[in-house]
Amino acid sequence: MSLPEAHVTEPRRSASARSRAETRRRLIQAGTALFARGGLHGVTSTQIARRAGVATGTFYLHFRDKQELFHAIVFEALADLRARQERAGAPHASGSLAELRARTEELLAFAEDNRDLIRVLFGRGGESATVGEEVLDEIVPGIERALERRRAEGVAPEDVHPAVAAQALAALLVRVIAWWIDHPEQATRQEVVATILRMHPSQLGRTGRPGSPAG
Amino acid sequence: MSLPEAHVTEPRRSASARSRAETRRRLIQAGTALFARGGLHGVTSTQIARRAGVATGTFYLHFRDKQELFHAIVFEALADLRARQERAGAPHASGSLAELRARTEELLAFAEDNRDLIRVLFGRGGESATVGEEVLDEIVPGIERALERRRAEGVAPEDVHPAVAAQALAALLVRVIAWWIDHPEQATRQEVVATILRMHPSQLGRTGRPGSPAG
Amino acid sequence: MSLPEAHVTEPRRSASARSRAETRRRLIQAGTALFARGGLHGVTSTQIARRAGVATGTFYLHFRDKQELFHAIVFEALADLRARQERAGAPHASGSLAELRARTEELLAFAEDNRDLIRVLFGRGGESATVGEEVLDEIVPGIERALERRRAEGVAPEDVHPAVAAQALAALLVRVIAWWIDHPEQATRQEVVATILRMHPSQLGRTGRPGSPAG
Amino acid sequence: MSLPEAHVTEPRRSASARSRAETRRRLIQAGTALFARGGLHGVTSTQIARRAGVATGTFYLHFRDKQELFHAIVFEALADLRARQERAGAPHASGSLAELRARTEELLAFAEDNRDLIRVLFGRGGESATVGEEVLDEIVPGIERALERRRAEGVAPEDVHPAVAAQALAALLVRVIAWWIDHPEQATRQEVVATILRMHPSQLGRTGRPGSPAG
DNA sequence: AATGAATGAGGGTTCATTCAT
DNA sequence: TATGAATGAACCCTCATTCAT
Repeated sequence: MSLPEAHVTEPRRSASARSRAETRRRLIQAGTALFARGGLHGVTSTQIARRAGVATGTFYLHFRDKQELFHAIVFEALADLRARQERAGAPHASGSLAELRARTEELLAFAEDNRDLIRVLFGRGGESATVGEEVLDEIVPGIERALERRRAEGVAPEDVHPAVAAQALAALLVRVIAWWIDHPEQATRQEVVATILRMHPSQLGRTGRPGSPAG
Repeated sequence: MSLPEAHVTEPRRSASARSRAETRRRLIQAGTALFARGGLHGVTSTQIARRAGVATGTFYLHFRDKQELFHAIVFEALADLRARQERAGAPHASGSLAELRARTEELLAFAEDNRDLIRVLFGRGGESATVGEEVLDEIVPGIERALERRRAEGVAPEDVHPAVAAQALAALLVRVIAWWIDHPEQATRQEVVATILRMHPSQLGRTGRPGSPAG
Repeated sequence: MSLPEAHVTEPRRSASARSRAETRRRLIQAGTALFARGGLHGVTSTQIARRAGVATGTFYLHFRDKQELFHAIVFEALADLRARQERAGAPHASGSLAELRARTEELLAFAEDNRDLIRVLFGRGGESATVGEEVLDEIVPGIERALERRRAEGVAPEDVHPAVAAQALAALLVRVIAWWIDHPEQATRQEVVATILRMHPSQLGRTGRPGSPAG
Repeated sequence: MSLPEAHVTEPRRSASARSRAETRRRLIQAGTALFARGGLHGVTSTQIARRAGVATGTFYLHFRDKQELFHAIVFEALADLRARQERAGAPHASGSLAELRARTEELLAFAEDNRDLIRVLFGRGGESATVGEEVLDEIVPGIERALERRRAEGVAPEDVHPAVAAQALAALLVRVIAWWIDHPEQATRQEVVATILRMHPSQLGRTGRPGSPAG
């Protein structure tokens, strides 16, 4: 429903809105890059603003404080990650090894596309602090329910406790990815994928090599 | 340092050294408790000193700065952990499942004996920062070499990459323990142990239940 | 009675529908309401603009700065007060007790009609600052000259110093009114009027009750 | 029970306590002088610290914030004023005109001894804000009770409402004093005293000149 | 060895005011 | 005239660390 007055003011609004959104985007980008190096406490709001090309005060026009920028960085990236995971898994049968492999590979691709972000959250010297935990809290329940389903289907072993395994898997993925991003020479992408799939709780019952194309 | 004078002053030192060691112990204890709640940046040296029952200046007679206290807390605990792991594994055949189980159970026991410490390093709101990473760097190489041996022996699957799996295992252990310490009602000790053993890279080749006595 | 921070923000009309005078009026109204709560330093120009239903920049199209708005609020009200005092005293003989009573009652009525304004100038937490002083400087000389006349006429006692009494009277009126506006249950209007008349410097020579109709 | 060690540490404690008290005293003095010119909002904590000859941080070692210093200035002075009023009234019969005169003269003397303080609280450009009000709240109830007694004794007229008159008197005193401190040439001390006594609610019933020795 | 008052650089945050649209 | 995003100087306050006692 477009009101006449909305029609009149829209060009102006959308113009300033575009500018506002652009400034916000730059602050997020600057924050990601700087947090990756210095962590939440190692970076000042003034540094972030300067890198974004705006004045210090502008920072607070867009975020209540540093913590909120941190939060925004993380959860906007998480939404992106989820969308990409969804797309990656879509072509495959739900719960299949093929789907799992596709999602794992997509996860590595995402990490490569967002190195700074990964470092912010889980990397060296990073102080993911509360936010890192919030991310795990966002991720873990989904994993846990999936594992419960797999176990009910008899695919996953009975003695793998879903809640425990969910914590384990989340931490495992996060750490392996953060490590590999910084040490890509230590293992090929295939090796990383294969090892993750091997250790994946839903695959523990399998005897064959999940890494094989026929898996 | 001139040894002769050390020799002369030693009797006097041992008297005051006892008191000095006691003060240091109390600072470490106070630091552990407070860091567990507020992280490295959420606690001031004055707070630590007050909780230890000493003056602010005394803090700096024992530690160069807060970071050093943090470091001391971690590495003294780590030394203790290593000793306990050693003792736990000693009665069993090297590389055996029995040894692995004993060490895992001892790890849980250690965590229960050092809840605050676990929280400092890996828990909610903790900002393990650089030190947490140092701990992993201390732990991971040992795990990696063990996994290499196991793979060479043909026990672990070939497609499990030792370096990757070492990162995965370290993160898995740390996270599961930190989580379980704060949510003991969500899984029994047995379930935690069983799940860890199941996911343990060195056990991935096994088909049976590693939790069973015959495993 | 003015509600607390209730969002009485007036519905926004299209810019063209608002005259400049109307916008100014709304800014003064919004400023009065907000200054009454937070004082000059406790309110931002953006808050005033928002409450007036205009953009921040619009504020500065009407007032050079916050101080000027404050000034405008006060002196427009003061002009209003003067006009009302003039009207209230007109029917009575100049210098008569009847005139004084009529003016005093009108003063209370004005205060009741402009509670927020009274609070801005003289009320709790108010930081009347320079402007409050300016108001007294406006009021006091008139009082002083009137007292001089009364003393010359032999009505007021000789030992009441006009300049001192003028300061005293101005402060007395301001304070009693500001207090009564916020504590109307503590004294009736009649009691307030009677007490003011009793203490009024021009009445100090009287022996009877100035509160009596025959006074 | 005085322990030996208490004996040892006492000199040290009292030494540092003396230094601490001295610093605090200097901050209060500096704050009084600066607040008198700039009001609460016109002075920075750094300015106060500099004038007191200490570092900025030291300010916050003694006062939580500027407001607290303001509060301390006022209430320590108020305690002093009360003691002096007590002493001034003591030689005279309670409720007598002589006592009232002595107290009034002492009040002027106090104001002359504490010009800056008077300006802080009630003077030009001062933003006594909440604290000024607190002072009145401290003073007014005592005045009110005294007036009630005087009225019950038949000394004060019935139509002078105690609560109203108490507000009036407090404001009157404060304003006359603040004004006279800055304009001593406009009225002699005797004239100020005489006018205050004339307007004093407890003296309104008198017909003679309260200023005369026989009053 | 212990004390604790003092230091002061620096960070987070605010907000009066401007200006391009 | 109105808009509202942007500015950036200025301020409050913290706290790691020092040092005289």
